Parts: sequence; structure tokens; C-alpha cells
Amino acid sequence: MCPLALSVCCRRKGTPCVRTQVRVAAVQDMAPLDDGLSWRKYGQKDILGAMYPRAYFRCTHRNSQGCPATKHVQRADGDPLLYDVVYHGAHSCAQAAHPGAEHLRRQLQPEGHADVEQSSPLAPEAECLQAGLEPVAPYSFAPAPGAGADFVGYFPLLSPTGLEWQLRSCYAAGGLGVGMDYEPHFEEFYKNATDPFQWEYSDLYAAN
DNA sequence: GCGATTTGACCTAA
DNA sequence: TTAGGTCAAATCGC
Repeated sequence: MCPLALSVCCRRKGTPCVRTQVRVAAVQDMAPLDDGLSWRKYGQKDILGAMYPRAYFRCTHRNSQGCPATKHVQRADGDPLLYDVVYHGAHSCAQAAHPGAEHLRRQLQPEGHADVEQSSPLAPEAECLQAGLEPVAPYSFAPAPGAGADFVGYFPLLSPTGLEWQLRSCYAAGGLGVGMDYEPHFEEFYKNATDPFQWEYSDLYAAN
């Protein structure tokens, strides 16, 4: 699959919360949504105005390990090979404790973010997600103050060299997975971003 | 037999 | 009342 992606946040019940939303391009005859983690489908629902139903997945280890991670997957109306994937919560299960994850995170995480991540109670979950997804070149952003349990701080992108192109092409196609609250501001935000790998959550708030 | 998927019913918030 | 999200029984596949 090719995660064209983006991530960010939403607002729920008047308080800021965070989710990670991705638009994934499926490859024909291949499992389009295999992100390296074990998910169990627990429901499917027709969504008003949507051409395709939305599928609901939770972590396989929800019962055994109490892992709260869930994701919602829905085909894009315009392109049957595109899937919108929304992750809620972060993995706390053993599958997320992938060997080498810490090394990878430290290798890719800018120095200035280390303290933020370590001081955040959500950092382990973010790390778990990163580990489970086995990213090649994740970008990261720091959690916003007061970010809820839905926060996931990392996101995988398949090609290190193709990242910027993917983001640009995604944007040009209107395929950004940005929360509605921030979408109108994304173009300006993106143009002003000097290093997409180091976008911080505060940048998104500033852009808003 | 066990775990995953399907699908209709149920719950909750707006 | 309606739509989105979840539950749980039935079913399927290994």
C-alpha cells in the first residue's frame, strides 16, 4: 500500500482531541490496509452520503491486553483504490513493543522533541504505534497541550525520498486527511513549513 | 475447536 | 429522530 497521508486532529464535544487520519492508496490484488498491526473487525456501517460502507477495527489484543486502539476504514468516494483510515487511541499491547523501535525513534526524532515526548504520558503509545507500523520514514509532531487519549504522534510513510512528492500530490488531489477544523489553513501551513518531517502540533494550532 | 468475519440490533449523542 | 459507533450471535475458514 501507499499511505499518502496526513494526520491530525479533530474536536470532540468542545474539547480538543486528536486522531490520525490517513488516505491510503491500495495496490490492486494486494491487501490495501495491512499496516503491520493486528486488527480485528468488529463492525461495518453504511455512512450517509458515502458510496462505500465504513469498517470498524479494534486491536486484536483488546481483550487479552486491554489495548484501546481502534481504526475506521472507508473507501474514498472518488477513487475505489483510495482508503481513508482514521486511527483512534494508541496501542498499549505487546505487538507494539517492536524490537528496534526505540532505536528508530531516536534516530528519526529531532533532538528538541525528545524531552517533549518523554514528558508526555502519551509518548509510549505513540512509540508503540510507530513500532507496530514499521515505518520507513515517519514524520512526527509533538502533542498539543491537553491532547486527549486519541493522540498518536507518529505516522509512517513508505518512501523516504518520495515523501514530499507524496504530500504534494496528495494535496493537489484534494486528498489530505486533515481534520475539518484545520483543512482551510493547511495550504498556508504547508507552504510555510520548512521541514515537513518536523511539523509540530503547535504549528497546526498556530495555522488555525 | 478456535479465532476472525459478518451483520442486524442496540446504544448514545446531537 | 437520525446517524455513527459498538455489541454480540451466527457463520466461516484454517
